[in-house]
Amino acid sequence: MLTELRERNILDLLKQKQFIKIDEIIEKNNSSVSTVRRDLKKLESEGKLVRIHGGARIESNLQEEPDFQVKSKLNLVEKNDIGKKAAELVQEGEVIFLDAGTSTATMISYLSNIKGLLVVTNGLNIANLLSDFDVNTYVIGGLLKNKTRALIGTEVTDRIETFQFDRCFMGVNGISKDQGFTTPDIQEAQIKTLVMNRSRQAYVLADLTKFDHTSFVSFSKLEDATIITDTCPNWIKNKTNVKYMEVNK
Amino acid sequence: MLTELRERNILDLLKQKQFIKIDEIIEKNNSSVSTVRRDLKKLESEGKLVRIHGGARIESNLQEEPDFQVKSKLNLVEKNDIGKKAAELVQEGEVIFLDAGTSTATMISYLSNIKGLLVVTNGLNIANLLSDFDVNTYVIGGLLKNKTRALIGTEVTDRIETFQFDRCFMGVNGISKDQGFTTPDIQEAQIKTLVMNRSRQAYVLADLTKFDHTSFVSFSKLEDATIITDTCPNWIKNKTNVKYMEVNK
DNA sequence: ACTATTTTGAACTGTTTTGATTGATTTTGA
DNA sequence: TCAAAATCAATCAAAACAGTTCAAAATAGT
Repeated sequence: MLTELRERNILDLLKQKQFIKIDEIIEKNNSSVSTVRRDLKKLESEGKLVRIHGGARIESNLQEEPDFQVKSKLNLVEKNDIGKKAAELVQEGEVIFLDAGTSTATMISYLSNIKGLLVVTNGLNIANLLSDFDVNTYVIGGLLKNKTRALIGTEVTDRIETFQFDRCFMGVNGISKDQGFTTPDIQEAQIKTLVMNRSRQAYVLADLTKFDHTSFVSFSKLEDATIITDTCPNWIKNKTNVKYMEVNK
Repeated sequence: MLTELRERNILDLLKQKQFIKIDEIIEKNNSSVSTVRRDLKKLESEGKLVRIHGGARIESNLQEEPDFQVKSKLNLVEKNDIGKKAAELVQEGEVIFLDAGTSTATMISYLSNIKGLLVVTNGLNIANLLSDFDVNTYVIGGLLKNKTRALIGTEVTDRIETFQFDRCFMGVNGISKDQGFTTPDIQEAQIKTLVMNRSRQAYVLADLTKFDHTSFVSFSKLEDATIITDTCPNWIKNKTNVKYMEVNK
């Protein structure tokens, strides 16, 4: 087999797996141990990976600057039980919507091995992260709102009308008894409402700080989505018509 | 068998496979090793492929595409005379298109104080940078191509059909006498062509390394765009029907 | 039909790549 | 802590591959 093809295979495996064993490479490339070692040595000298006893791992991204994307990547993708729980609800072959924002970003690292998944989003940060994790992504086009990196406008809403989602996952700024789910921006609220109407199942991701708090615009009633949270206050639990999932830490 | 037919076969195989072994070519063309080697040598000298031990590889190795974040904000926005020159062409109130890619990114920092400007793009990295510099941005929605962070697909092309741009600025991988402007990806090439057809003025940003070099797909003739470059080779200058702007360093 | 030119394939030689073997080093588990 | 197991680095001969040369074959021109 060609040297460069082998190297490419190794790097491909690493992208998916982060760690890789010699035996796996041998099997994938049908080459001998010696050859694999040579390949790894070469790739290491090129800085493409780091050799460890028994295999290799990806070169940890040290060159990342604290700019928008990188910062978000580090913070957003960190282990998060709410995101994990939410991602576990997603089935193979589904079409789901991920809301622009930071909450839904915590799901992304858990989505990368779901087969046939298509994620639709209007968030530029979300789209970038999905791309980092090699998830099939459809970005809804529109005007870019600079503060939140969300795409908005009539093109976005028109386009959403043509979709039907299996599930949608929403961020939220406030959850209150009176106003339901609330968010600061009118246009983004409209989009959230629209998406929820066009989804079989709607979920709202929220940590404790969001409860008993009202933001500016209401986008949905409490009954219309399942709340996924770490610590659910009692007044929610007592409402029989509100669905919730509590992640045990 | 005819020489040109053999070369055609080799390039066809490469289109599908990215890598190719000598033996495969021998079988496909029923020619001897010597002939295959000669063919490969010729094709390599024409920049159509890269010879590697045991076979060949397509010239534009996308897989080497540095991990996207590596070419981070700092690199993209760095002072660049080509980008500055290009940005100076843009007038207030215009609607322009910026191609996905790194070349056009060098314009962005110079665009932020142009009043009433709307920038349309299908590149996620471009969109993020525009947002960083508070430029009004419209993102064309579509499927996200993970390698280049470009949005592609029929939704993109359909949407572009509804636009009319004052100017468009394109990146390029190769500029050659025969093939004109070329790029590695078919779908992105289609988008480039389409955008150029819908623009009053089209510009191609290119540094010296792009000249006398052919990538995979041709997206435009040399006459249909103004080349903005730092050092323009003589064969371009001598062609009376090709427009160019040379940035004096 | 004859010659000049180009193209082709085979033979040969030098180079690179490969996989097995060896002994050293590290990891593992009791 | 120690010994067995696994992994590693180094070496080397065999195999695969590349470059060169040259004569035969195909092609083009007169």
